[in-house]
Amino acid sequence: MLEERRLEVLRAIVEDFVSTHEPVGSKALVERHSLGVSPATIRNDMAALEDEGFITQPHTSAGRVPTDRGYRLFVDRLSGVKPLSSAERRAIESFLGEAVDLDDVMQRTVRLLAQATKQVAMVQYPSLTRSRVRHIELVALSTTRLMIIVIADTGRVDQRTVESSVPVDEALLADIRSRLSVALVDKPFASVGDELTDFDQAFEPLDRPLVTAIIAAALETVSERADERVVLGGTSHLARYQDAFPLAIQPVLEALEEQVVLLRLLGEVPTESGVTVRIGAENSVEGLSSTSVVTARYARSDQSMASLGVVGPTHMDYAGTMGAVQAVAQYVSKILDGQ
Amino acid sequence: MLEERRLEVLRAIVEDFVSTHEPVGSKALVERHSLGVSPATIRNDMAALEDEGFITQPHTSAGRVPTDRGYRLFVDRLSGVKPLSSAERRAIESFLGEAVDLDDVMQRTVRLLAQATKQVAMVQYPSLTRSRVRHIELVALSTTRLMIIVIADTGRVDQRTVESSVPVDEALLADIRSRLSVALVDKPFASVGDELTDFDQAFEPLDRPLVTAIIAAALETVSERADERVVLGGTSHLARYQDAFPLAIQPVLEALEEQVVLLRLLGEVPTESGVTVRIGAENSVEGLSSTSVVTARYARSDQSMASLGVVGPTHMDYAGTMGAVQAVAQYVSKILDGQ
DNA sequence: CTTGGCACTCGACGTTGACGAGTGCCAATC
DNA sequence: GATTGGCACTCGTCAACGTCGAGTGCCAAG
Repeated sequence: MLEERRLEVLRAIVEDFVSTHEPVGSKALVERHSLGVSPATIRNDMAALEDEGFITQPHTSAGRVPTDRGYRLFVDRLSGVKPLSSAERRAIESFLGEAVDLDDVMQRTVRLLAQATKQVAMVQYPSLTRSRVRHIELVALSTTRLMIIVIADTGRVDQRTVESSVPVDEALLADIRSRLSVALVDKPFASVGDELTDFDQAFEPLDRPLVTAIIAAALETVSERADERVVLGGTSHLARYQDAFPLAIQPVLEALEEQVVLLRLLGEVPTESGVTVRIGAENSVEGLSSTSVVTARYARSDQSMASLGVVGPTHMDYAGTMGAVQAVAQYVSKILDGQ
Repeated sequence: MLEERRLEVLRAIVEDFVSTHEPVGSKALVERHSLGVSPATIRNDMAALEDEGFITQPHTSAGRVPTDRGYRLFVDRLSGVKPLSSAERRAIESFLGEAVDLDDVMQRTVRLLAQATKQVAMVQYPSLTRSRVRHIELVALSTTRLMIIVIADTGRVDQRTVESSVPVDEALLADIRSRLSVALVDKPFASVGDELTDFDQAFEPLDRPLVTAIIAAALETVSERADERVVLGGTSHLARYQDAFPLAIQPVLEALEEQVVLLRLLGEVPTESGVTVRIGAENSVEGLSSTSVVTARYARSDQSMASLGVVGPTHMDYAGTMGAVQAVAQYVSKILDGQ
């Protein structure tokens, strides 16, 4: 009974604080929730919760505010994941369904996520590590400039330009092209390096510098990890908090401009499935210590591929946000499967 | 003498206000600039400038602040374009020189511009309207999914997936591919539509649905205007102004999230060469009425291609910003030529 | 364990008054 | 006619002050 009501009090505090953004006092609490006890009792519970580090007072004689630890408990034990309404689900599905290519899927996803959560959204490109080479193309842009294009079975296309010091003959190009195709098509990206060892030995010594350059470019395209790209959206939602709380938006915006940081945020997700929440200082990125990050993995079929998520203030609507992130992740997986 | 000194006063006001962000009074003005007259004289000039609408007082008995019109005059007649130092120029050149492909050039440019101006930067992708088809490729991703890839002579690559209702035979694919190549290679993008009229007549009626779908996809890739893509960077610089002036950042961030808006900002640039400045309400975008936009066109060789620029508060360092924008535009042009 | 009462704390808010930066106007001066 | 010093006036900023009220902790009684 004791322990239980205390948790109930914590839940009430978190909920009220999330909706009002103001410290919540004992009296207001009993008025807005039917707790069946008096403010004084609540005060005792609050004192206990404060001792345990779940809530804190901004200053003496103010209401209480949840701490990171408080939110953590709330997320772990008190809050569910609020499923989206079927109307929302339908909207997501149809919006994502209209995407014409991978870039478009990513774009739409990030917009969707930002709009659904009213927060900053980020979406990582799907990983290529398990991709295979579907097609390889070599094109002359001018006599001394080539372009190599690698198409993955996931539909991703990657290109590199190669400069040649001498004019390139079309016959030679055709030769390289066909040999490259034979060597690489249907091979997994990871093995491209091995497949190309000694590749240049088949050519005239005179042509080898060019071949070597092409090989280098090919290796670059396959080793350029696609999943190191992250798209971001909805940053304007940050501005809504400018007058609120210790959240200065400058460092947050700065952090979010760094791809590396975004990758860390998305990468720290444990392999387990479901939605992950990192609260305040739990996410190791400097400048984001007063924000929470909600992420989920999405995948084509069963292979785990990449993550998406949102960044918002620690006092966010966790249930709703988690629901939206989860739903979007599911639909993206579905769309990618379908394509 | 009269008119001349008044302009000098306006210049001084703009310069002081830009550096301090505080209304500037007559006394402070004579102290900080060697104008050779007394504060009282300045006050008379100020009154005149105010009558003409170049400056205004936030409230009685405060200093003066330039109006949009004041900035306009300043930019048109009083401010030069501050060239970058040679160290800066070298830094730009080497940073841009490292770019590996078009996407990379755009990325680097936007970063550079944001960093050099300490403002929000935007860079439009080069226009494709004058591009020609360099190569066209058709690849089977699975038995019922194809991908069509169009490579422009500018180095841009565009792809689309095509679904087929029936399994596609490799021989048919090869046939379509070679006919497409014959029909399109070296043709300008603009004429692709014409070239493909009746293209499907060469095929068996049974195969026509597929061919039609492919044609549609091809048309999409060439008509998807590449220059409708804009990359954005440096948004965190906006936050520096959060405590300053009537510039609420939320609407600005919102406006900048809309590609359409960015395109309008960049598109309104007159065809004349050089740097363009639009001040405050001069740029027709709602939400940006307290910002100025500095843009320049960049081009491969002589053909005018696209624009880049920055968005900042009206009280920005125009000379420096214009210098940076101009320099970056020049170097991007150069890099694109070289590539 | 719960509850009502009570004294206490402390931030929010409005008032007040001193201060000073800045102005406009005017008469005197060059 | 332009410039200048003087002067009264305006008005925002800031600090000090007092009031108000929300909220607390503690305690004794139920």
